This record gives sequence, structure tokens and C-alpha cells, in this order.
Amino acid sequence: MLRISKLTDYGIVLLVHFARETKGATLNAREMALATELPLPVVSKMLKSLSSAALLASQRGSRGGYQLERNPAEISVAEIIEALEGPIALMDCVAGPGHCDQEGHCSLRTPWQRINRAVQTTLREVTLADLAMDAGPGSRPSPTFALA
Amino acid sequence: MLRISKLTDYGIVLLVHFARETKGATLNAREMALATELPLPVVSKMLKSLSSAALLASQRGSRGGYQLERNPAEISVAEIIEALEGPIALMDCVAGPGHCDQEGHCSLRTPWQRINRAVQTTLREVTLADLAMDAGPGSRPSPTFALA
DNA sequence: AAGATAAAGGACCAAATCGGTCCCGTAAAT
DNA sequence: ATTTACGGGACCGATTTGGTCCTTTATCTT
Repeated sequence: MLRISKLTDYGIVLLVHFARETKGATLNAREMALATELPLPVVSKMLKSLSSAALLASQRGSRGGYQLERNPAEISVAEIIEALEGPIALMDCVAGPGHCDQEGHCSLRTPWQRINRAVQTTLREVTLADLAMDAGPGSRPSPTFALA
Repeated sequence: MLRISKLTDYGIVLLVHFARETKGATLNAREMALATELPLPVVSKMLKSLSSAALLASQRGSRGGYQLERNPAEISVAEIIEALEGPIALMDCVAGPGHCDQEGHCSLRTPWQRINRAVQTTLREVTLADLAMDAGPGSRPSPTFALA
């Protein structure tokens, strides 16, 4: 359906929350669930994913939790999506060899790749910082982001 | 997974085949299945969809079949995707009201809409004609298309 | 050292979606 | 009439998604 999954969306919401906190703040799953009003098990699951994708750093044990691994301005939406649901490939055939039955006689691959790259570029130009800034009526995000 | 569905992909393959035929040619489901090496039931199904989406014109009865309703250069990839799988909405919340639980207190909607619009624009700028031209090494598609 | 806290890593399951087939009705040509 | 082909479905198995839960491991506090 050409959508990112709901879980990925949750993941981004979580990251945005981190980006809005005072830099380097450590928050645990329970706190995040509270803040985002998302069910704890889901939050927990996604934080784990984000952590193993190295977008969040984790600290175990009492007083443990998660914090952003990098600066919000250096984390693109593309990267988040890729971390949570694999390579961005609008159609099977650009996901790599062996995905498309028609691989031999298909002349659409090159154009597909171009389209895919264009979408990737769009997603790569929007950062977590862009998402985190409160989008009030007068706010102006980064230039590339504003072009749409 | 951020993919168009396989069925949609098939639909585009079919349209591209029409675009490559001599203008206005009428082809029936059997012929299309043969030409694309796709299973007949699938081809049949997709042709029906494309027809009810007014991308193809249909002719019933013996000697019937389908033909392109419009010029390939006037049919965008975005339009095809929208016809086959509904509005392009990368995330639920931009698909319309009532889709997102967080609707009230979600500050991500505006940025999402921008991102979504950017992707839409990309997809709207590539036409069936772009896809239909044989993408040999030296070929040069339309400017916007080439930028990726 | 003991206990509490919190992440890591899975297993697991229901529900939705996807990919694909098939059937029956209707329209048009011969 | 008969044949051809589209129209509109129903239908079904397989996969993916969304979400919960449990056990293990690591770390902090006392």
C-alpha cells in the first residue's frame, strides 16, 4: 500500500520525543510509553529495535534507559525507515537480484531504480531535527524540506 | 514495507506494454498475458481494475479488448498507483482524518504531509511515456526524471 | 551480597493484507 | 444462436503486521 508500517511510525514518534528532550537525556521504556501514550509493550519493542539499529544507545539495569546515539540533525528519516524495515525499495526488483521473476526480460528496472532513488533522496533530506521542531504556522524547516 | 504491491507493479507493466504498442491498439487479456508472460487470471484482474479506473478503455464481446484511454505522456506513475491502491499516503495520518489514534496531540502531521507531498511530486513527474521508452545506455528521459 | 530495575531476545498469536484463482453474468460480433 | 471477451464478484492460502508476553542478562542501590 506504499506505507511505512505503523510500528515504524511509532519508532519515529519515539525518536522525535528523544530529539525534543534536553540533549542526552536518558529515558526508559515506561517513561516513553507515558510520554507518547503508546502501549508499553509496543514502546519496549520499538526501543529495542532502535537500539539494535544503533540509533539509540541503551543502558541496562536500574537507572537504565535509552538515549539518542547521534545528533537529531544527523539522523535522516530514510535512515530510520531503513533501520526498522529494511532497504527502501518501492518495488521488488530494486531490492536486489533474485527478487523479480521478470529479471531477465524486464526493461522497467532502470526507470524503477531512478524513481526509487528519487524517493530515497527525498527521505534522506529530512532529518529527525526537522521533525522535532514544533511545526507552528510560522515555522520554517530546512530548505529541501520546505520544497514540497 | 514501503512498497507498491506486486499487483500494482503488474498493472504498470501492462500499461507500459500498451504504451509501446502502435497507438490505440486493442489487445485482449489473453494477448497481454502472452506478451508479458504473466498468468492470465492476474492479467485479467488487473486489466479490469485499470479499466474501471479509466486508465484503459474496454471493448466487450468478440474482437474486444482494451486500449489506452489517454496519451502515455499524460499518465503519471502517481496516478496509476493511486488508481490501483488508493491515495498515496506514506503514513496513516495523512490518508485523511480518523486514521490516526494520536490525531489530537500529534505534532508530526505537518512534517509528514510535507514528506508525503514530496514523494507524490516525484511520482507525479514520471509518466508512462518515460517508462515505456527503452532505457538503453544512451537514452535520456525527461529532465525531472533524470535528476535522481 | 541481595534485591530491584530495566534492557535483550525471542516466542507467540490474532488480524489484516496480499497474491492469485475461479465462476457466473453481460455485452458484442459473426 | 454461438462464441468471444469483459465485468464483478467471491473465495482462499500464504504472508505480513501489530501487538503481547516471558525468560535471561546486565547494572545499580542498599
